[in-house]
Amino acid sequence: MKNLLKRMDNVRLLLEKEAFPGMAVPGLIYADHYIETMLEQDSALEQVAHVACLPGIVGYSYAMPDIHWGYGFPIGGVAAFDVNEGIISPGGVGYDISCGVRLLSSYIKLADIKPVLDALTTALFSAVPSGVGSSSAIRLSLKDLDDVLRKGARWAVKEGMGMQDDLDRTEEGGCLDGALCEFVSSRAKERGKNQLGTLGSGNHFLEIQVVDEIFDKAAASQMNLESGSITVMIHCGSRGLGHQVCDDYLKVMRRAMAKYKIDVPDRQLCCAPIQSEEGQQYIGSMKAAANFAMANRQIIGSVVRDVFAQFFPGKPLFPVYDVSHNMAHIEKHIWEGRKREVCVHRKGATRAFEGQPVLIPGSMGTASYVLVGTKKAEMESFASTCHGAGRVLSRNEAVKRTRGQNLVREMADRGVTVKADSFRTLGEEMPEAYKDISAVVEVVHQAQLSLKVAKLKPVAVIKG
DNA sequence: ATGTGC
Repeated sequence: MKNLLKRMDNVRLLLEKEAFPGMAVPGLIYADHYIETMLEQDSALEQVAHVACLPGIVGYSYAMPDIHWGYGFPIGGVAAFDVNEGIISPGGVGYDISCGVRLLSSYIKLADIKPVLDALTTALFSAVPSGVGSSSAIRLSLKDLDDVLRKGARWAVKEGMGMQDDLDRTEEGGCLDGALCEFVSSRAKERGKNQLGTLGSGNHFLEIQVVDEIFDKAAASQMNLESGSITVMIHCGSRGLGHQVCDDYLKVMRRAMAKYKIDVPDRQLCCAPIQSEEGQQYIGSMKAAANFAMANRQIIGSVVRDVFAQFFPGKPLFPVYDVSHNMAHIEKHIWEGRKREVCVHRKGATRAFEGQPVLIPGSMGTASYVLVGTKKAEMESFASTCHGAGRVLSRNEAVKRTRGQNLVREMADRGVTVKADSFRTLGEEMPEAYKDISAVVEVVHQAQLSLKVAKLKPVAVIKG
């Protein structure tokens, strides 16, 4: 399929409709020549073509430069579906519903943090539970959990964990209206009940960083970012609760496919019409899981603040922004001069409305970026941009290659303190398992889907 | 991603 790509310019490739039978729209892949060489054999591109076959798709089946193979839809994929004729698909959101990033900033300087770095990192590691299956000290009744699912980060602030400014600097104010907790299974609730305030595992992390480079002074100052100052990045999602919601609704959608006579090229793309009862129940449950994820990041941010306050009294941590990388939203867009209401699936992709902060976490030991959304993204990609470096090695392949390596020491040699819950996860997350994040960011910057504001370098990282 | 796996 790779030789069916037509280069449009330095950062855009077109996958024409002729590439795969049934494509209703072409594919649009954001890639320069380096990213093009990184496109996996074919599997992720095939997934771009498959998504283009789904009912009601508008515009293109998009792939951001961090694209790699995922469940049904590629990770780094974006697709908008007409609200009346289109579908909603759990595979287009991903297993970790509303996995995302929260960034806090400070006026603490790198030199001030160096003498206490080990103690601070250890304190953060013990204050924020991490790892697969980790649980927190926050024990909720099912009634309280329903409140979290309805109110999101607002619930945490109401309980004394954070402030109004945090909500003002969170996507959707930290709470999605229309969450339907009555359609979230009791199994999902049971799994999530004791996991609020936990980091999880995989690519999730809690990182102390320093602002290494500023590209846009005005935007950086609006976001409370200044060169040489410390930031804290929190990357996590909806834990077992979101995972179970995805699992539950994949089953629901498989049944709905027969009921609504929807035909798709891959079973993993199972979906239902947006306006169907199954579609509406998934959307309500997905929103509930997203509220859980936003509450989770709000709580972790609050715990991080408490720990920092012990080391740096009187030097607060300010909210920069909190944004999701795995979500579907009903949004109004103008496409080919026509007002359209669409359901935009962003799976491993970030919303990028004009002026909105975009947070791009790097892989372990590498830089992260802050960008800002653009009018161009609103016009061209349903206000979407990339979400990270994107894998080039599978988890298994990465672990194989780390045999005999001491990743903690290698990170220390790079000047990054690492504390981890699991050696296996460290191997999966080795830097070589990912593309060069700077190259990914350069593509979306050149395509003007979002513009570079600041580069953040890791100082200490906590991995689940 | 995940009370990790056919």
